[in-house]
Amino acid sequence: MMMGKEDLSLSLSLGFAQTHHPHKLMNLKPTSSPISNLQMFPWNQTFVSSSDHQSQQLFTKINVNSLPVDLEEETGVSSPNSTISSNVSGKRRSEREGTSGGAGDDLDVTLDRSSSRGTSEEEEEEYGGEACRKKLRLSKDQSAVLEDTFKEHNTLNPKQKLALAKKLGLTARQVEVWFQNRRARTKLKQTEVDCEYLKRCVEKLTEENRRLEKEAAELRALKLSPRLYGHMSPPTTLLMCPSCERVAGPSNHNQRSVSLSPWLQMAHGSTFDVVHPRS
DNA sequence: AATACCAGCGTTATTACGTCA
DNA sequence: GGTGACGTAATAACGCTGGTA
Repeated sequence: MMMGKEDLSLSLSLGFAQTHHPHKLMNLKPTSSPISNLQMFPWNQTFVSSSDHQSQQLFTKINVNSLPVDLEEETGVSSPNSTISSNVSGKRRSEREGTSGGAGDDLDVTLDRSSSRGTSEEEEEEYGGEACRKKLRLSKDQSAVLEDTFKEHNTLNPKQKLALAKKLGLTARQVEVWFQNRRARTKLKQTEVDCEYLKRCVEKLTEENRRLEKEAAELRALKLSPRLYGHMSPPTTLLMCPSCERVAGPSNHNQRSVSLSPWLQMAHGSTFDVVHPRS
């Protein structure tokens, strides 16, 4: 296996995810997850960055991102990191975006996008006339920089995107896609974490429910006992030790000091063993 | 109202790695 | 031990949709 799930390179600072209009809230708004309040739980911290591990692996890989970005931007060919960066299906988007005209920074991004997705004839020729999607692997350094940037801002404005792309020798579109995918992975991881927590909640509540049902049954049995019937109201669960499930007061149990009612004092006599068969 | 931009989402395709015969 | 087939996880890239300015 290449990487374990924990190696997802997700140093989840869990207040990180933005699920709605994050582009308006550039930095680190808390997640809008319905159980976002759970995110302060310590188990969230078990997800550590695996960048080191990933780095080691990526170090051994061939860096396919060798061409300078300037060359790409000037020539308008596809990403320097991939021999073919889009396929036939990608053409539709290229065409659509090719018609869109931006201004200023957006223009650069738009041009960059279309250039990184076009299906060039050269590329098709290189692959036997059949366009296919060739996927690059980002280098360790590129991944690290992207990861660091993501920790600071999980979204980028066009200027930041372009600057980062230039810095990394990638297209703005690639940076954009990387951030999209990264946000998706963060969200997925968060969902897994939330799910795990809810599972534990269910388990705990189920166990608690069992315990309370048992306690209620015991109290009912106690109440129906002929010797006790007619005395004062039975005690509530306040008199039940939550740890050992005993009615409070056995001589060897000093964890709680509960003032025993006359009813209980009697119960601790001959009837105790009946009420608590386990003792 | 029309348009452009962008994030989110679901999906596909590719890559790298582990396992096993 | 080397090798090829196969399975799987990770992830780059895509199209679509809806919200916003």
